[in-house]
Amino acid sequence: MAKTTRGPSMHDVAARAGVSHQTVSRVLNGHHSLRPETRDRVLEAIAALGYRRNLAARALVTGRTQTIGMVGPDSAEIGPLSTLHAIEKAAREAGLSTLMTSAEPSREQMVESVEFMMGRGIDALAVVAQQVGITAAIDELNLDVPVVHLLAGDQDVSTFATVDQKAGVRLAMDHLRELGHTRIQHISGPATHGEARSRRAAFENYVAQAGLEVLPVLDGDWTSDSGYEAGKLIDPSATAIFSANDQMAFGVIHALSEAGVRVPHDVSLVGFDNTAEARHCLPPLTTVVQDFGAVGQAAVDLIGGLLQGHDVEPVLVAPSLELRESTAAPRA
Amino acid sequence: MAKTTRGPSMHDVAARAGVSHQTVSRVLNGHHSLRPETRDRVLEAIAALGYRRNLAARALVTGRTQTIGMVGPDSAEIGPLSTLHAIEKAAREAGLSTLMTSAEPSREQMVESVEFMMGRGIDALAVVAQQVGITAAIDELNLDVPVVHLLAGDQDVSTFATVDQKAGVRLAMDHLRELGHTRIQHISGPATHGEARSRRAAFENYVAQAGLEVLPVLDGDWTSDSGYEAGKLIDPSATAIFSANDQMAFGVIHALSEAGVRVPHDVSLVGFDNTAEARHCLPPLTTVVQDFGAVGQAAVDLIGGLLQGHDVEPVLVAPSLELRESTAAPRA
DNA sequence: TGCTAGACTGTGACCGGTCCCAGTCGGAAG
DNA sequence: CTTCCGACTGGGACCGGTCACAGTCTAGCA
Repeated sequence: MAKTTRGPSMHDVAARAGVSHQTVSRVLNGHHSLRPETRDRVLEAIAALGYRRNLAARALVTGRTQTIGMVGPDSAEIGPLSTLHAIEKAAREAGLSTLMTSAEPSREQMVESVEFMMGRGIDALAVVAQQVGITAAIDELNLDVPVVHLLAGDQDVSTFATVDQKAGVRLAMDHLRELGHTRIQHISGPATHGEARSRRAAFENYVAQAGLEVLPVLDGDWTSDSGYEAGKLIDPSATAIFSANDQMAFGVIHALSEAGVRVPHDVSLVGFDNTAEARHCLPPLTTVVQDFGAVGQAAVDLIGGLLQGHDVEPVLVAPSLELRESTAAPRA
Repeated sequence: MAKTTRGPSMHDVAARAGVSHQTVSRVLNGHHSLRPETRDRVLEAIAALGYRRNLAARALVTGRTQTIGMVGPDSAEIGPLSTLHAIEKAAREAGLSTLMTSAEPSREQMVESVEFMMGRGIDALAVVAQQVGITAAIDELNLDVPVVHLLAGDQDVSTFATVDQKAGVRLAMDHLRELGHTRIQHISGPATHGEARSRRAAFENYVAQAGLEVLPVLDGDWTSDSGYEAGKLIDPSATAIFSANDQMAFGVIHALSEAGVRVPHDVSLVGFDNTAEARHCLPPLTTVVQDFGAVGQAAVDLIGGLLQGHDVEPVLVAPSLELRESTAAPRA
């Protein structure tokens, strides 16, 4: 195989435009003191030669790689993945690239991923982790780059961008209550996940404040399998179920259907996430929508601010509710 | 904000170990002519100083970035995403990092993504695209790095790693035929997708060779919405449906259920992909399983071979069939 | 006219590695 | 005893940018 062919360098461009390499650099970096004619000549030379700035050289001298690192989960969950996508897109629009690593949600794996990226050189870090404690573990590393947390449930960390979980729960519960439900059961995500804890806490608060009936919370782990199991344990007196995510809601429907319980005729069901399938399960699922694109964009904005040394405010993105056919007024 | 603190350099290590920077480099690169004692002294110095090799400097002189670029789709489809994950994982284990970009499945966006990554410097490119024509478009760019295609339907390209679509279709069809079905209808993915075309072609071949009844193919676009629409058009004489993916199968179930048609009592249904939900839709879906992890690993292996200048063979990963409850013998 | 600020451009050091070349040293071969 | 070779090590150029600094030239002002 041929040796890597090196493209033209700044010197080549400079030679063709009849200027010094430094002037080329100035054109590239948008320096103001440049005769338009000179700039044009340089630009013409760049175009003619197909010149592309060598980022390794740039990184070597500036100490910045124009790259933001991302750690995401190993799984194919819709929320984290959409968020990673959104970050990537927003970053690229800002001229930054993204180095992605996925990691099992263990402290060790996460830290290893981060170390790997620090070794490659990144200017900032975006952590897309739902596990409680991950944020703390990463803060302990005392990285010398800005860190932004996404989807973090424990929002005591300084810098994060995430969907407002409390507001999402309120949307779902307001909807059920307006329909007339007072006996609402919650199926929670794993207690190890910050989001699951947030939703559960918000649910319990809501129930207490609204004076609703208190029914035991069923523990799930996000998977439809666990939803299926939880579905078998639904309290017969419950008239509505609020599942902490859509996947589990699917499992619940499966279990209920096997037990001859009809949704929404016998019991109403609300999910969380608005996955692609939510629209076509039976019945189509009413669910809370999270705008992951906005979260990703917010994260990149935060990073941009931090890189310029500004103080930044955490961002909470507002959720919305998608009404479908899995909710109705209670039968009684 | 503090200036980026530069870590220790090779010179610092060399000074501490009482050798030259060149010797340090040799230790790092595993040169053989080194006194063990010298090596140990250097390693000790590296550990003591927490030295990490600067990859920008390395890239500058070698012209290699130790990074492989990936273009993936903009959407959250399970197949491509799992594949990207798998590549990332395999790459990291091989000491490479991955630069990910997502792109709308248009020629322009894809090319733009690739250009972006070439500008950042990548040693190889993995294309996770399903669109027909993308491979050609990228080949036309005449990149001077090795390119591997994944999930590409048009397998006339030289280097690819993908699941054997034909074998997957055969698994599904053999299963249906063994149950006794002869009137099988296919719901295809979009004709713009290579995989959809492969599956459809394999289906039609199978029908012809096995002498099965020929029923019109219904056109879908991967979404459960389109499956829902197709579900309304199912031929009443069909006893089984082979959907080109799971999402569409969900839509089909939705439509059939509205029409009072029961799966599998009245009609059998097979999907493709084994999404997380397939296990818990009603009824749980029999579907073809693709091992995306294997595909990703194979891609990295291919890239490794290409980078060393070897000739490599394309890889076809064998699929399997997950039997669930959506298939049964025809009623008649 | 002389002086100066500001616009514009060039020169050379430097970032931190790798590569090429050359050097030292001990033991084996002639 | 010389010669040669291989093991081991060091010196310096170089990759392609950015930075600090210094120059040239023009216009404005006293």
